[in-house]
Amino acid sequence: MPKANIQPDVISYNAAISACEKGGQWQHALLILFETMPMTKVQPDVISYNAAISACEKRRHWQQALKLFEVMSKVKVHPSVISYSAAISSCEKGGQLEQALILFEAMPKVKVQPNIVSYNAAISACEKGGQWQQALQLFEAMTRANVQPDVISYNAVISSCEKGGQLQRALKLFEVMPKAKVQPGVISYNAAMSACEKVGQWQQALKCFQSMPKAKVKPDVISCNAAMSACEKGGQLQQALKLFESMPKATLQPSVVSYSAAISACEKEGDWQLAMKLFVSMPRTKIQPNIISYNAAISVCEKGGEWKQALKLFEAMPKATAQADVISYSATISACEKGGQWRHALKLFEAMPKAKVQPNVISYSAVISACEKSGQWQQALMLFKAMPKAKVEPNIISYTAAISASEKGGQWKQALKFFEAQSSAIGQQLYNLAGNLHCH
DNA sequence: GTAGGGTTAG
Repeated sequence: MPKANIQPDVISYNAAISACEKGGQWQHALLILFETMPMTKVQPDVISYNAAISACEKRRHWQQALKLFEVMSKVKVHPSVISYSAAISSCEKGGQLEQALILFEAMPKVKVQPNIVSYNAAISACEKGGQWQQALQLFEAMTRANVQPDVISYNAVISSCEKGGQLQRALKLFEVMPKAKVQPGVISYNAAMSACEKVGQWQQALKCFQSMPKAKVKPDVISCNAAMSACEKGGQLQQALKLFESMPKATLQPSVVSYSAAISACEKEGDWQLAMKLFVSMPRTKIQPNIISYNAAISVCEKGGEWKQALKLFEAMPKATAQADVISYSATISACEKGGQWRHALKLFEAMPKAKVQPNVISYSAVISACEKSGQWQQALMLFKAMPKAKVEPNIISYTAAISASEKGGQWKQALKFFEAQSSAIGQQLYNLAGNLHCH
């Protein structure tokens, strides 16, 4: 048969749109839907629209996805449960919780029953929007609607609780999974480890990691990173390093996060040399250090008393396209402070506004201490007095430095005033802390 | 030929 006689039908066009979706060509998907198909007089059906919505969703064009959803309703191609789920998912990815819930709640009105994917997409939208109660409500509603939660539902609701600080709730959900006949996956384990760590149960986190093989769940890079982090919190530094070294044997390529975790473990152990060795070995394994790796390395230099090296690292950050943040500045200022380099410390501190980095209490305490220690008591007091204007609440370190600076300058009244202010401020801070602890 | 999740490091 001659080729020209074969006209593509709606199925071929849908396959083409789907191919665009898989290849990330969302604009081309729209072109087929709105140009090619009308030209050849082939009517797009619900699958054509769904595939196009999905193409926009994958590339995170939530407005475009919603527009498609509206268009299909207008041209009387009735949205199916898949259209709704894809649209909700687009909103979720675009951080549009309200819109996602509007779509979800509209479903029963048009007699489209939400299925497990619709529920999961809505729960994820709540998670991203920081609404853990809402997420939990949806999770409970699905059981009532006879839609049995699967591993994705559990992971999403566990994550929501975790983000909302509901750590015990998150752990309880994880523990209940086997009873609900839902096999926890690697993501469930990783999320559970994270919750354990956040409540200070690092042993529990490690136990969780060690129980993975028995549950036939293969740990991934993130599981190892989480386990390393748990070891570090528990002071099990050798164990953390052992984990790091065992990764290649498990055919897991350590990521930039693994390196940062290992560097930080070395830092806590006091092994500056090994920490720096790890840092400089990163490019060899084709891993570009990021801002967190740099900050960890600067912190190592600070602890090791290497202020010159800290400055050098700080100055190398722009070339590595790592924008210095408040932690980079504070760590470098602290390194200079320890090295008695008040001019460097002050210069760094003064460069912060230009770099659009807001100094925090750590930056202030470090620079005030640097000036005070070098006998620059007037400078130290000036900086301390600037804190309220910058809306930074002084902590005990800044107060101590300010009191010392006052004493050095013979400003006894000033010193006494600061001392009294410190007592009440720190008292208030302790009171708040106690209140927080009580809540938990 | 169409829809879904996430965890880790300073």
